[in-house]
Amino acid sequence: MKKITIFDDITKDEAEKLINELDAKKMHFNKDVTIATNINNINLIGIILEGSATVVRYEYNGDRNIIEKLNKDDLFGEVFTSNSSNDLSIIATSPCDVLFIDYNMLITSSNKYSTYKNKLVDNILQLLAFKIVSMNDRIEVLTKRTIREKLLTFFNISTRDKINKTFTMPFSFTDLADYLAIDRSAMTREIKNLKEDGIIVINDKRITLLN
Amino acid sequence: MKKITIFDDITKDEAEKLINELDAKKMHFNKDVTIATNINNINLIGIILEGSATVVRYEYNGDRNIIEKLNKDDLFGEVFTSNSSNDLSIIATSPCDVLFIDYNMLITSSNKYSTYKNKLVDNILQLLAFKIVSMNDRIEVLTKRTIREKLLTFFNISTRDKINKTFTMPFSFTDLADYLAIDRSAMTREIKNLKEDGIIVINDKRITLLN
DNA sequence: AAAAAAGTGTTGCAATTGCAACAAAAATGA
DNA sequence: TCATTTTTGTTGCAATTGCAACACTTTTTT
Repeated sequence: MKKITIFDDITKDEAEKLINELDAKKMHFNKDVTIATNINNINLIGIILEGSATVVRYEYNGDRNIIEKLNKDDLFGEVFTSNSSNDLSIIATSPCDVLFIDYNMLITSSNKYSTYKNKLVDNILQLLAFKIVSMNDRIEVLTKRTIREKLLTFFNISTRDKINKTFTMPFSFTDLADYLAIDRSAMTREIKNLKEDGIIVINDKRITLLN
Repeated sequence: MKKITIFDDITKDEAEKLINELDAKKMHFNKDVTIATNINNINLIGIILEGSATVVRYEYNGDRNIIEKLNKDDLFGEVFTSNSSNDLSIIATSPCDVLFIDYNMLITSSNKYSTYKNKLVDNILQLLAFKIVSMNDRIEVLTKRTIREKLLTFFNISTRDKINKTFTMPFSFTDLADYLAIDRSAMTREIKNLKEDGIIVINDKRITLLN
């Protein structure tokens, strides 16, 4: 599987037409400039045409986590981020050319002229985008430095859309430890602490986040 | 962004036609059965039509890491995995219906009848697949339990295609620590150990893996 | 060219985490 | 239903990791 380019197999003319049709925007950023933060348009996909950038998250405690390095032909965007408490910034690490495309303009599913195969590809593209969202969640959990933070982040993500901040564990606690890549007994210990500190309540496999 | 289904906006008839045209295979798996391991066809995308599964990696030391939980409409496959020393298995956690599609059949770029917009969507789909590969690499590093293993995994991935097992650090050591989500001074200490143990050699920003 | 900022290497000490081992509870399956 | 396997909870102890502080080097800025 060789890496391709966004405009592979598309002529320069066609690319220009596409940029017009999709109302895409090409932008330039100098080194160390912030390309985007999570305040930006939620529907844009960014593509690094030239240069490089870094996606970073600043934690409340001052820790900085580098989420990913972006290079030529890498994609990024809010589309790939869940609407959690993320505080992500994308910062140019060299002079950058970035193309922003509205995600919705890309998907032709609604277009009655597209073939069913086109629709399938559109659908798979969307499913891939979803996969990336959940992988980002996973990375957010794994980049937490302590067991307590990993647990809390996992619980927060799991109750994200729940009004009563309750969710049912999708697997055993043993599995959870393997999922968080931590020792099970240490995890149990920390869960006990969280209960004693009145931060969570556990009934069987149902976990509720208090506060 | 609402989650869609693989055959959204596609009729049952069209779906059947598609499955034929793409030579896709629908398969059923019972609970606890291994759906796939990394020995399988490298070009297949799997889609969970019904049921659930878990992607796990067994480490040399016996540790087990749960890489991800797969549910209805989730995608998986070798396409999304780099050809490293991964030892991944996908195991059904409930009775599963899975659809396997050959990745190459999906991409119409080579088809002269497809519009340039179709091609763009194909290209973006491929770039997303690449993004998933690199996110998988990232998750592999982060799921390692010790600083030493995180470093070694990162070094291995970075020298994957290098004959002389040498690569140039793409950023500072301070950044590397933030990327691996570990303390910088502890990392420096471990890098010193790796040097003393004759496992790596560092010249400025060039790191060579010995053995 | 000088000053300021950022990165690197080091260390003692404290805190967290992992490991091992075991008992009890729950789930599985024959 | 009973036996076996898996999961859960617990704990002491050892090992690893994080923290804080500092000196020194390198890079960046003025």
